[in-house]
Amino acid sequence: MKRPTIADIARRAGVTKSTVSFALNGRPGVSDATRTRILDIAREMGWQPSRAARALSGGRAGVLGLVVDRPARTLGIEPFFMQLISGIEGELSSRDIALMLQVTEDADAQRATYRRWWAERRVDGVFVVDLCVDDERIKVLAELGMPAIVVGGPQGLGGLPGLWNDERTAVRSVVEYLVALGHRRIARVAGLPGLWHTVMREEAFEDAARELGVTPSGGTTDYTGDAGARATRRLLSSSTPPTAIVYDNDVMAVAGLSVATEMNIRVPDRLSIVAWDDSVLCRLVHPPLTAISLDIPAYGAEVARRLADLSAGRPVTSACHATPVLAPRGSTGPAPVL
Amino acid sequence: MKRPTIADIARRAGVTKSTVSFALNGRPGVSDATRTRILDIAREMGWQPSRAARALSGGRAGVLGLVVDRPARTLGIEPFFMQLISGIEGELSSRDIALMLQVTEDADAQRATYRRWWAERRVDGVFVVDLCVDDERIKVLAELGMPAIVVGGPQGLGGLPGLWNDERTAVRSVVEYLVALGHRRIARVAGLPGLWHTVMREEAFEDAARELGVTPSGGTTDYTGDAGARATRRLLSSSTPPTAIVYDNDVMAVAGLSVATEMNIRVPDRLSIVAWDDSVLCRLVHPPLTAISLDIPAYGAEVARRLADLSAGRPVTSACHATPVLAPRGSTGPAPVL
DNA sequence: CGATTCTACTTAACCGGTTTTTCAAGCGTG
DNA sequence: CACGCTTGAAAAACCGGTTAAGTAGAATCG
Repeated sequence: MKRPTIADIARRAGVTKSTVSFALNGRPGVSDATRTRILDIAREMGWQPSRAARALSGGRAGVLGLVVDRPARTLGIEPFFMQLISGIEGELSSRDIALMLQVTEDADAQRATYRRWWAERRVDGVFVVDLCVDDERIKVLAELGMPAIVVGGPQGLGGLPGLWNDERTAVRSVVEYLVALGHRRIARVAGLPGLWHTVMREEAFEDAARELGVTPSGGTTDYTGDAGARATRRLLSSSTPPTAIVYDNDVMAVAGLSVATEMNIRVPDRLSIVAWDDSVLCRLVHPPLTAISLDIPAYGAEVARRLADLSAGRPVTSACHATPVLAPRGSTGPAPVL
Repeated sequence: MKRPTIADIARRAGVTKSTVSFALNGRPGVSDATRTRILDIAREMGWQPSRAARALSGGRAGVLGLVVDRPARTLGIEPFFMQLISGIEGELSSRDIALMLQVTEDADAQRATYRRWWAERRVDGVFVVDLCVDDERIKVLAELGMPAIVVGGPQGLGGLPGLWNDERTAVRSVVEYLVALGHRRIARVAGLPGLWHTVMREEAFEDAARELGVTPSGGTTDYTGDAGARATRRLLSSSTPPTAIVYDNDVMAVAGLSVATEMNIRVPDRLSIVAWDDSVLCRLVHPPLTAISLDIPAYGAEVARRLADLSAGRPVTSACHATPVLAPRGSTGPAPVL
């Protein structure tokens, strides 16, 4: 009933612990006959290595960590994280690495978690999400020498390897698409202004607008549906309301759609809506939302692969993962004739 | 630069490892003077215990596990899990316990994960979610003797402690509310038929319907928006369509609302909609959905508290946590006059 | 006042692996 | 046949904690 250890195996095989260890790890110095016998006994006894013992002597925990810094209520609603985690998981479990998750209330707690995890050797590395401008975490991680990969970039990485998506191209394709439909007043309801990807999308949006002769407008939010609804109400109440709005996430886009419905502004007849971050949510509402789509689980898997490599001591470089593509649905159409 | 160990502290303090260990753990047998000195040195050197070493000698990993068995795409959309995790986290982090997360593809993989985690001593216990009728996991956990708490119940626990909510009362209050509004044909779009909570809600719904003279109808789904939409279309196309529909989760309720909009059936004038599982999603759409609301983070925190106790060897009993309450919003109204 | 109990430590073993060192036997070779 | 070389395995140290057992010296006690 008790869990077998290599000492138990050694006793049964009539050899010493070290021989068992060598045999189980496929290292030389053990005859084929002995090795086979040991492996058979280990299998028969249902032996599994103790992670704690391995971590203690080998120095590796076999765990990677993810700290998410979002308030409880808003966390749940965004499908992004769960999809990312799901993708990360798929990759890690095939490598027998576990994922440790921590939800924190603020950035300070997040940095404290990194320090604690590293000091306690609980994890071999961490995924860094929601990269901010002047992100303090970068410094902490560099100081600790902790393997880390940024889920984002290419700006603001500060020496850490990152994996990002080509959002600039995606933003451009959205603006081009809307312009082709005749829209000239396009608004963007952005997410948190401190996040790098908000900054980058904003830049790309303004560049594209300028080049294509479009009047941009917009504002930043905290990603919540409420904020999205408020921003939408403000935009639609202006004297020169936009004919198309691009939202930085799906939740705000859905909220924006509700506001339009509530204000009796038909979508897509009088207003076109585009959501960043495609998810079931976008297909759930009526009309279904045109969205910028990305295979998030695949992104998570690739990020996980890289962090696993990094924490195993293999060199990892920064890279661009993919270009999100526009998935046109019922919420976008020709601009209304003014 | 190297991480300090208790041996380092011992050397600096001029005592032995064991004295340091006793001092740091607040155990008797150390003079106050020595204890203070040791604590000061430990603080100064920035000592943190090695989890691996503790796990190895103490036998406890300081980690609790959660295995979620949902396909990647649908996982993200349901706010329930993230809220639950968030609540669990809040409680665990205050006790310095970490949470290990694994997303699996099927029930077999889930059981395999339990076995592996236990064999490797990676976790001290697990949270069991989505309890099924004849759930194989119960047997595995009992066989392993692994501390576990079921997030659900009271039926189907098979000896495991559980923490559930009084859904029977909640179901009843919903039916009473709808009957008071004049509804006599009420449908229920249920979730997965194999889950215990689906079975219990179904029973409660039929009991309440019978007692209150209501004609029930409905069907089971896989919780996805698509399935919810299909079920809604079928119900609304029947010769005697329901005047109110209760959905087993918020995603399906939103999908149902879209279907009604698409079929030009005004909500709540001609159809009332109630969602189980309140979330931002319900307030996001127009009209906002009447929902059965529960403080999920608080539920998660209580569950975490219990599992932490259980894995620490303290006895834990099964209990009912709370009764979900009805939050009336714009999607419910008086039954249409036929 | 000698025996006993406390106090404050030290010594040493242990948890379950990995890794370095040591050693004996078998082998070919000049 | 003495020598070095290789091979297969044992012995022992180590990772960083916890903990049972042992031991001085001081306090208590009949």
